[in-house]
Amino acid sequence: MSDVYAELTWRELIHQSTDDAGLPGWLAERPRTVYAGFDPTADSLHVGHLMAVNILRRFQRAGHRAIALLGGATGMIGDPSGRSQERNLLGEDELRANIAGMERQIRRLLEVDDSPRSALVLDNFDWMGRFGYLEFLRDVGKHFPVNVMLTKDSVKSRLERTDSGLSYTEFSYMLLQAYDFVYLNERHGCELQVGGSDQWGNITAGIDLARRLRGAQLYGMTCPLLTKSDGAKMGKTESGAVWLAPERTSPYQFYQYWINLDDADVGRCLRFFTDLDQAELEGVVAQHEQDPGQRGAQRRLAVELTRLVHGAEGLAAAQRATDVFFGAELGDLTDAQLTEIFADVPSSRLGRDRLAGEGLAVVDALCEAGLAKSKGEARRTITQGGAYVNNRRVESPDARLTPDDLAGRAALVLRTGKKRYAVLCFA
RNA sequence: GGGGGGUUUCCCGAGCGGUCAAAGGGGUCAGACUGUAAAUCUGAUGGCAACGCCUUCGCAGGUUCGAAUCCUGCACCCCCCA
Repeated sequence: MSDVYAELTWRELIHQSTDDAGLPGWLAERPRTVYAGFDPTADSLHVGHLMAVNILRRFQRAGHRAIALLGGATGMIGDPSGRSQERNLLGEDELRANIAGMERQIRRLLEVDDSPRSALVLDNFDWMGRFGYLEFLRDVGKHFPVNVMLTKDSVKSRLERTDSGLSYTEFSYMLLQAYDFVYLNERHGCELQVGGSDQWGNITAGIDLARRLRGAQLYGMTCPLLTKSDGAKMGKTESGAVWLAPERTSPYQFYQYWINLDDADVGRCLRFFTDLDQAELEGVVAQHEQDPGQRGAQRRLAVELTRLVHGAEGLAAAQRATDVFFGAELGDLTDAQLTEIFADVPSSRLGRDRLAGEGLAVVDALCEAGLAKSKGEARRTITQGGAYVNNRRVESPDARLTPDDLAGRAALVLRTGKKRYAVLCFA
């Protein structure tokens, strides 16, 4: 059993715990069972979830037992923590699909097998779903003083807002999560809950409940929220969250997200997410500071994470695509290569006859491909030197495309700016 | 119910009856620099068959040679007094 507390500390993954002094020894004593919860709000995890999963991984590798709890029940209610507005309730079918998707990913990231130290993936609907309302009020609700509940940040901040209320349903969320902890303790010997710092209130609610209900001493630990140096949430792009599911965020896009990370954030992310040990990590960071132009830290981060999430093959595909996107002029590629590499890029089909004769005006092509909203904009972009065909700059706004411009048998690649691509297929 | 203020382009915001496709800022998009970063600088920023034409200043009418600008009605928002 390795010292997971020390590791979490140097990785700066501990934001707050219920017992800073006692936890290291407590964890060293014997294998413990630790859990983190995930509400099934979508059918895939996103980068924001990676923190908690990653912490479970570290516990597991250090010899402890990890439980990933999917909130089939709590997900029906909606956690007000970190939320400024009341949530929309999800339907049961949607929840089930979401749980299935998230469970598949968690199973890949944690070690789940038949061994006794296997991680567990549980769904709290399995026990919460059977609870009767009266029974719950008597057995659980009785132990929650409302005045204490009202002091929790998640509740307080919502009540202070005049533009959004808080329903009784969401108000009750913390009772459910608190009960989960007690249940997992009873059934699976779980004694430690981890989560993002916004989960503190819910975690301590569980600890309080366990003490009152069973006289048990449980522990809690939170990790910092994943934010960027500019305060924005990490894992968000203009087009939305960065997902782990390749159908939602392709390996290439995933890889690029990390490659593009600000210098200011890359060190933290390496510490948070990768398995590099302290010495190696410091080496990578030092080298990066010496020669930031190499983007060594970003590259390493992107490689490690893409491999973790998408496997060696996903990583290879992402790197192939990157080489082409940021490489020189596109030569002869087969359509199969084009299709694979440009899978992430919007593509349009046009009739082959459009290339015949005079050819197709580049201006029109940019519009068709969605790279320009109007011909005026397309013309402007070209004039300013920002349009490319097969990675070669278009010189004149009157330029036209003919069959000679095809990069493959039937397709060519348009680009505006540094990295907005589109493929045109001429069938 | 009474009184006052407001509604402008992606957002904020200026706008004398003509010279207004509409200042300025933000954003966005290109370019330069660089490192696929940040910062900075430059340019662009309603549409189109483009020295011209068309559409746009809450909505509908009206006055006028001419309306974002004046008048009438309507809608929505804000403030003050009840």
